[in-house]
Amino acid sequence: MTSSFVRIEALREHVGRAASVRGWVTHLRSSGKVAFIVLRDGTGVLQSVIVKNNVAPDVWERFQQLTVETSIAVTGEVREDARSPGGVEMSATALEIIGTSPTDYPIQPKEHGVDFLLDNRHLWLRSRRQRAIARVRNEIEQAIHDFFYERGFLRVDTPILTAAIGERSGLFETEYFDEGTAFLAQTGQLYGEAAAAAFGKIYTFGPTFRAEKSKTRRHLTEFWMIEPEVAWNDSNDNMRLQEAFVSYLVERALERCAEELKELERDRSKLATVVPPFPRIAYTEAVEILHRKGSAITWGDDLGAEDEALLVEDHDRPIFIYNYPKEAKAFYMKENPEDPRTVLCDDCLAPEGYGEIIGGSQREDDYDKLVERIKTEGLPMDAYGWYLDLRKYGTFTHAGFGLGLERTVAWICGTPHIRECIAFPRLMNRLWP
RNA sequence: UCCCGGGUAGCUCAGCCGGUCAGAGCAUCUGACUGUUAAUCAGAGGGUCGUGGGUUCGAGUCCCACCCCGGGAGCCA
Repeated sequence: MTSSFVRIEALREHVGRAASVRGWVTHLRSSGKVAFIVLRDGTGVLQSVIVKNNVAPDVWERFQQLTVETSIAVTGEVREDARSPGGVEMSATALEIIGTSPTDYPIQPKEHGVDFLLDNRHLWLRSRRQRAIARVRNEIEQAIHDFFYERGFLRVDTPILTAAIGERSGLFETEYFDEGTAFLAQTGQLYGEAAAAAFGKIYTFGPTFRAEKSKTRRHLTEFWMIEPEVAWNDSNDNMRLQEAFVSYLVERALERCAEELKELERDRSKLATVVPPFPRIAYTEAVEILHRKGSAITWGDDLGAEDEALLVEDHDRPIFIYNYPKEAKAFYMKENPEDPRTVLCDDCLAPEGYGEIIGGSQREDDYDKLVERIKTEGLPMDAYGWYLDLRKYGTFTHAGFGLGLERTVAWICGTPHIRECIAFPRLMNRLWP
């Protein structure tokens, strides 16, 4: 390993001089006596040119042996050249083959089926499009940490192995020594609430697991979630934090991932309108709107996917639907004092059909009401002893939310399916690679 | 779990009312080409038509069962 190799992203600094680059061959073109190698190194793409009469015979000989995805090192003079993808080109004088690649490399620069691509996910990641998505995801993750750090939040890492606690839908189980069954966490929220009482403003960021048998473009069995929890925030504060947060992420992507979004052919004008405030529609009002639009929903039903689409279609930015009926929502949400049929919660729905990216609520801080909810939901009271302690020892108004990372990345990137937005997606019927 | 759609070459697909229907493009291989951009041009190889039954003189094609994949519903982020 020497330091004399240059990353493709830094090649512009070497124009007019010789440089060496290592990477993988993505395209080969040859015109008899002039040959082109397009090389990828993860930081960029470089075209290097080999002119038969200008190089030693062994260099030309080695070019003949190249196949797509061969790993190579090339050396030559770096020139600016508008004809080259990336604007910089190399006139190769030396070529070294590091690792050969058989001719059956499965990914081609053409359309492939989803099943095939996912079977080859470990290779699919090498494509330009997947790199662009991965870089947007990376930028959004960084922006998440910056947003909360700038605002004085403490990051708390919550357990992945848990006893039965949390949401209602499918749980993954595993044996846990003599303690019986452990469950993979579906949320860090309850731990986040404990941390909020200790540290004030906190957030968690980690993988969560749902054994839901969902086969849609919006679901993964393993996905990453950001869950802030803020002491003394009420539901309105909560929504203000959400719109500030979502806008921050979108702005950051527009600012720092222009090239990636271009590669993804994302219509950036549809992201530029994502600024606070986001429209807020109370559940009860939403039902009225839906009736006008011809929906058959009755008050008390949870909103279906079609209903959500009808509500989102009139807006150019995410919207909040807030204060749902109690029966449709989780036990920990605070009863609405102005309408006890409902709870103080909100869903944030992304535009363009990307659906729910956030679920949030003010938490029930009344000990007796929380006990009552646990009973009526038929949940095991003993499992919630420590959670009830948070109301027993100095209860406090608090609120938080969970933002699904992959759904957010999918929306910002404009990808048709969430599965492209995580390096190795876990789906109901897919554990490999 | 339910409702749709699909499974034909390595990949993406076409294949009409059952009868030259084993096809195309890409990829691969061979050859040509001194500026290509998913290069182009010429040629070649490549198939148990998801599996198992059935109908028929004859089945990628019609029927039944099963398997697998995709999308959606429900549930959720």
